[in-house]
Amino acid sequence: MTITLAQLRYFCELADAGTFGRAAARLHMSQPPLSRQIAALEAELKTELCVRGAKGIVLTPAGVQFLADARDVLRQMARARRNVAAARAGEMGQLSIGFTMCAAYSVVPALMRRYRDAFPQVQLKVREMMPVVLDQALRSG
Amino acid sequence: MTITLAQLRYFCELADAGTFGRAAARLHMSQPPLSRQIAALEAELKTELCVRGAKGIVLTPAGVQFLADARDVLRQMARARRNVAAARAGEMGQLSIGFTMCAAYSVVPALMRRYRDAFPQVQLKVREMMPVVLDQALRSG
DNA sequence: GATAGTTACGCACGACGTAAGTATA
DNA sequence: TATACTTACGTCGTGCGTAACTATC
Repeated sequence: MTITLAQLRYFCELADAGTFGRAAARLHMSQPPLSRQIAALEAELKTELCVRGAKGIVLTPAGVQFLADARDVLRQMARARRNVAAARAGEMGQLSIGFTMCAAYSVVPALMRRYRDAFPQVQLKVREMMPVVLDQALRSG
Repeated sequence: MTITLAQLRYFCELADAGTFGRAAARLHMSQPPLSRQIAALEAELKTELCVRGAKGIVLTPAGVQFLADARDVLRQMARARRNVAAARAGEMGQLSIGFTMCAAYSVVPALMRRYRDAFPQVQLKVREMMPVVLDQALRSG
């Protein structure tokens, strides 16, 4: 009914390996499930992706096209995971914030409370400065 | 254990809807499975993607980042499906091929056989021509 | 007859829905 | 107390593996 990321991985591995048997071995599974998943993928796409022969498989033009796209999807997925890991790292550690007197009693406390609620791992360092000094401090970290 | 495309769809819909209840309704499912799948996604990423409150959810920075990436993945997946449909269309219909005498008995028959084996839906039209005429015929279709 | 792929069958994990529980404004 | 989300539990679908079958060189 719907394509899965596993099916994309299976297809890419199959294209690399050249035969169902080798691909299944690389994927640490047996041939029958792999065969079924590729068949399901082709059924979902209503398109043959490879031609089965006695000496292995050959990709159809549609298969070649889909191989490139499937790799893109998997690459993008990997990128998403890396980005999340990076974002998680960014939410930890120390966040230094400077502000000026005119904002001290109006917006700062509310912002701090909301931020601490959302990201308790972050250590907030808050300091009041003169505008010119603040600008310089921000540039230097 | 592994992220699924369904989880990406769920998360995108949740970010759009703002609450689990509305997102579940849009996805034609009940809240509990949606809640579990989002929890599973966060567990897999080892990162909180949104903060649950009494009035709905708010994305964390990591959640905002992942939302953009998840949408990219789903877009790329849709593109892959369209490309396959286009490739399938390209494999049907008629393929006209011209060739010159010197190739007639060597490579052409083998190529034809292999092509017909792979793509039986394509109707092959093969014709022998003089080089100059062939060039002109190719340009005109 | 050996190699490659598919179909048959049984099991187990995972997803969903209903119902009950928990928390916050 | 009302709204929003989570946990509990039972059912059903789907994926996997082993074994048997089919086809091609």
